[in-house]
Amino acid sequence: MESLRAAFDVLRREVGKHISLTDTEFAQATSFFTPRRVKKGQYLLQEGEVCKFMMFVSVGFLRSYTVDEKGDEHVDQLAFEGWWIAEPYSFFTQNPGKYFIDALEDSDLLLITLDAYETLASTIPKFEHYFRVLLQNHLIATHRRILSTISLSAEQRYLELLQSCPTIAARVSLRHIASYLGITPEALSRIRGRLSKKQAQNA
Amino acid sequence: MESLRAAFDVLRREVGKHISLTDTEFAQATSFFTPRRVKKGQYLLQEGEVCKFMMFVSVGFLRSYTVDEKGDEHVDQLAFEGWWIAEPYSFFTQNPGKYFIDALEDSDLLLITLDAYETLASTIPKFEHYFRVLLQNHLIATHRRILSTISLSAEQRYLELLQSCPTIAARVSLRHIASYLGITPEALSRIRGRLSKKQAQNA
DNA sequence: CGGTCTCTTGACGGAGTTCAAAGCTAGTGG
DNA sequence: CCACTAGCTTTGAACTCCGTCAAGAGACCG
Repeated sequence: MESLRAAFDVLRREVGKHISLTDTEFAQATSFFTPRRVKKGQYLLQEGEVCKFMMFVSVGFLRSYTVDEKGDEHVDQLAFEGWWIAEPYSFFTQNPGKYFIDALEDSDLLLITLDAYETLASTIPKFEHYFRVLLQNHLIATHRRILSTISLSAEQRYLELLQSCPTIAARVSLRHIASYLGITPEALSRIRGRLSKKQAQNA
Repeated sequence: MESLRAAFDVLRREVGKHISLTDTEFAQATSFFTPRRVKKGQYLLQEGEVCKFMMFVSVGFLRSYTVDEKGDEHVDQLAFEGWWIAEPYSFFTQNPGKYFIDALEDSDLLLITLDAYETLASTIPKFEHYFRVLLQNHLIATHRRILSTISLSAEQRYLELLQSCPTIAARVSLRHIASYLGITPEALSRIRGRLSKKQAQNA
């Protein structure tokens, strides 16, 4: 299956941005991961389950979200090709959480369990370093997002999101983007309307 | 100076919650930290500077925040006794950032530079583990906060904050709490008014 | 004591929500 | 390949919560 090899190529390119690995080291590392191909709409995690895997996205993209009493969804993360996703609380503590994770497109993933993650980190010190850098970068990103949500208007947050991740507008449905921003689909639709009117004026 | 010894005692108690250290190991670790006593209102970091230290709070508490074009402050973190604080982006990359950090009470701190942090982690593997757990827990907390800001009303967020950190109401001024929640002081004042009216009804 | 900072309270305006209806798109089965 | 349905997006109108501006009261510090 050549897609399997391709999935690991994406991982190697991504990891290679932070550490340089020999072929042997990388081959050794691959044994810690389980490839998985999922269809659009398929769940990787549901409410009440333990998040067994940290997931690397090679193709497609995933989302993590919660559902409140009213049945409304709230998107916590979106993960595209080359990104990692998991529910941090449940994964690191191995306690059941209240998040869902599902695929918004057909996706190819590489899964690693907490045990494998810990073992990989202690077996290949370069991976220990890579994982810490990953955590640090993730932390930086979440702080940026917090600042954005407490200090900007919905329109400003939307523009900032487009700037930091331009592919989002093309690939993610309006209602999921709205949910990620913490507003209703109606509100985002109106914001888009205003923005395209403004652009028309400037042209 | 017995306060210095006391500052390290707080650190040891805190670190001891996650890893167990011998006296020798802890003594070795202390050499990586610089104690610092600051007065209320004093800055530890200002806009445009590099965040040179990750800071452990032994006494008092600190806040990190940004100031926007209108001059409004936006509180990113509050750190009480036993907590760590830094500006993640600037500290980990050693690039200048746009955050401020200052003391909201007279405080005793233990500072560690990025170099010392890396060296300590590689010298005493237990600290490498401790720091990763610290990052993981911080990540869990920031995700909880993101979910809270995108899915709850200001009143619900305030109640959740009080529950997760009861000391906050007694020690932090209303306007700083409001800023942390992403609302105006006026709005929080009204929320408090409504809540105490509700409580009076229930009594 | 004054002056500054904080908190409260009021009136008004605006951004976003809620509810509802209609058009559009995409996936499904005949 | 078309028809149908279900979900997505847009638009409108009324409402709500919070922001803004302003004024006044209480607390703290020099």
